[in-house]
Order: sequence, then structure tokens, then C-alpha cells
Amino acid sequence: MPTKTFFNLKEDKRKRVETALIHEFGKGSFEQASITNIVNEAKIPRGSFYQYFVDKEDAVTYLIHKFILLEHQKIYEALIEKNGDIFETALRIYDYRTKDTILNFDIGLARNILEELRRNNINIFENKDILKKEESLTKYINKDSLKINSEEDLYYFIRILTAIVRSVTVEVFSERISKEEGRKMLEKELEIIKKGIEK
Amino acid sequence: MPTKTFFNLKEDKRKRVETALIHEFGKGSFEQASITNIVNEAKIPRGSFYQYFVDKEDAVTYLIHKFILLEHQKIYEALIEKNGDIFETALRIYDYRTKDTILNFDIGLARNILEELRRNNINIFENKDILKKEESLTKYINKDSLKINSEEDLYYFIRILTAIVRSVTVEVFSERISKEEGRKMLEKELEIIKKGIEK
DNA sequence: TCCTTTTTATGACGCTTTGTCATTTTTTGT
DNA sequence: ACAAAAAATGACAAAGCGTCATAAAAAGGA
Repeated sequence: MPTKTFFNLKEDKRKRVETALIHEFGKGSFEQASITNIVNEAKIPRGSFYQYFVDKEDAVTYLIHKFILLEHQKIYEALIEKNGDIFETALRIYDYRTKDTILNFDIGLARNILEELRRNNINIFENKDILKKEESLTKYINKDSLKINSEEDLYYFIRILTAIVRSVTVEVFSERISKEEGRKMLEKELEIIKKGIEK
Repeated sequence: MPTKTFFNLKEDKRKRVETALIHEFGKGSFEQASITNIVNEAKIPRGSFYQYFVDKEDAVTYLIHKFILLEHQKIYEALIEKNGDIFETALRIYDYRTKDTILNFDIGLARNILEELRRNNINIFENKDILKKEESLTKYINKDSLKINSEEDLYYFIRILTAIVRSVTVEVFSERISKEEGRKMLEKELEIIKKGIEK
């Protein structure tokens, strides 16, 4: 996490740094991001960057945490809107992720963050590191039409869903498939999960 | 792909380079891998590395291709052994991936490669870039007990399976869960896919 | 066998990037 | 107004990547 100094910064400067971070980390992979570019864009001296963040990793972590909190809020809203229907919610999340801009984030950054989350198998539904315990979203899921007998079953089910939505989203981001194709694929995949594959 | 020079190398030297690649790329992420370390371990001058590979990316690609070909062979064997039962095959692949050594590869390298494959959404079942067209494994799958009406259905089904097996494997590699826990989770998840989640 | 041509080997070097640190400047508190 | 704490600054060391001019070795031909 960034230092106290960073959070004490005047609005204007902090925004400049944040914007530069979003631009640079959204361009390529995190490893490719250059601190030189960041300090140039934000118009701060190199030393200041290291006054605000321990290192590059620290700056990335800051963005990821922000992203997770915003996503969490978005999922909550979708669940409420869809009356707890988890399949509808999954599609809703897909739709909003594949919009041109996600919340305050650039789409390129969103792509990188989702990859990073996937790489570290971070589940947005209940992330112990970032979200408070009582903030789990599972309680808003309508379980009436689901074959679920325990908390454990629900857990595995969400794991599967998360993996699938992410997978398609990242494919769309990498431009291997279009937004529309991705949605159709997701619908198909959700259908399989619903009905089961076994005769 | 590596240069002709690399493949013309004498057995001994080529092996030394390969081993060094496997060690270094198995340690951290690909970006973190250091060519300096590689040439030191392989006891070749720095310039030679660039005589064999265009750049770092090129060396990685070489390893990934080798890995995919070996994995492909392994999946084929598993499918034959399990008489085309795709669920049993999935578990078999999980088991062999979570062994201490995977084929000739270090487990650390396998972890990185699987992540890289996932990042690029490369499906080992039918990879157009590396495998020949007729080498698709789907024809060995026993479809009798599956609710599958078209090639398309099968495609989506395999996407889901691939995603899930990878996901668990990577979690085991990152030591968040044990081999045994991972296997139980995979079994549970496969069960959900089989039966479906909808009441 | 000797000479020419092609292939391979070699490591110093240029360039870029990261993170550090000693010093200066600004802010805060009394 | 002064001292102490906090923040800003940029030069610099260290490390890494890929290049390139040159040397060595191997292959081919007469």
C-alpha cells in the first residue's frame, strides 16, 4: 500500500499521479510499465514516486485494490437488480466489463487487472485480503432454483462461474473474439452449467 | 523459434542451454527471468544466447511449444486409458500435473507455462498454432454419455473443463491449497458440471 | 594441403530502467 | 521566529537487454 505521504498529497497532484498510473499500467503488462513514463506524465521527480510507493508492485497493488472495491460494488448492484439470479448477474457483469470504459478505469487497465486477478486466483465475490468479512456477496444470491445443499456447494459453484466469466472477458479484451461473440459463448457455457452435461 | 544454429549445436551444449532455460524460467515469472543468469549457468558467452534466440521471448516460446507437444501426448494417452471418459481424463491430467516433476520439466516452469497458456487462452486440446489440424483430441472423447448435439456444444464443454482444471492446478502450484485439497475441489466442480446446478 | 567462404563464438559497449540516498525545501507546531 | 518533522529532488549506482565489430572454427574447393 502507498505511504501516508501519498494520501496526504493535495488533490491535484494525487490525481495527476493516479492518472499517470492508469495510463501506464493500462498500456502493456505490469512488468512493461515504466516508472520513468509515470513520473514524466505526472510531472513529479523520480524520487517522489518512491516517496509515495515502495516500488512498482506497490503502485499496482493500489490500483488493483481500488478496482476490486469498485467491482464488488458493481456486482452487488447487479445482484440486487436481478433479484439474486446469479446467471443473469454473470451476464450483467460481462456486459459492463466489456463496455468501453469500466468505472474510472481505462479498458486496457481493466484487462491487465483481470489477468492479474486470474493469475492469482483472486475471487471478487469474497476476497479476504481486501474486503471485510461481512461484505461477502453470496448472501444476496437466490438459492431457491439452485441444487445447492451447503455453503461448500455454493462456493464451488461460484468458483466455476467466476472462472468462466473471466475467461471470456479476457478473450474479448485480447481481441481474439468480439464483444458479441463473447456474449454468445458465455450464454452457451452458462447453459451447460445450468443443465449439466451428463445424459 | 530458435535459430538453425541452436539446433545444430552439439548435444552437450544444447542440453546445457535448455537446462539453464528451464531453471531460470521456472524460478519466477518470465519477465523476471534474467539472461545473465541463463548464460552463466549454461557457461556460454552472452553473445551466443543471441545467436541462438532472437530474444528472451523467443526462448520462452521454444519451451512453451515443447511443453504443449508433451502435454498433448499425455492427454492423448490419458483419453485412451480412460476409454474416452473426459471426466476421468480431467482428473488424470490434474494428477500428473501436480506430480513433483512433469515430464522433463521442473514444476516451477510448468506453473509458469500454465499461467502463460491461460493468459493467452491457449487450449491444449486443439491448438492451431502448434499442433497439426488432424491432431485434435476431441475425436477420442466418448460422447455417448454426454448431452452434446453438435461440435459446437463439445467445444464449449471443453472450454469449461480446461478452465477448471487449469484453475485448480495453478492454485496448487501457488501453494494456496494442497494437492489433496485441489483434487477434492476438482472432483466437486466436475460433479457440478455433470449434474448441472439448476433444480 | 592450402586458401577461401561460411558459420559460429565472444565479450565490451551503448542504452535503458530501477531503486537509493544525501541534500534541500516546505510545512507544522510551539 | 525557530526547531523539528515531513516532503521533494535529481544525481547516481547497479543491473539488465540486445548490438556489433572482431576473432575463431568449420566447411568446401582446387
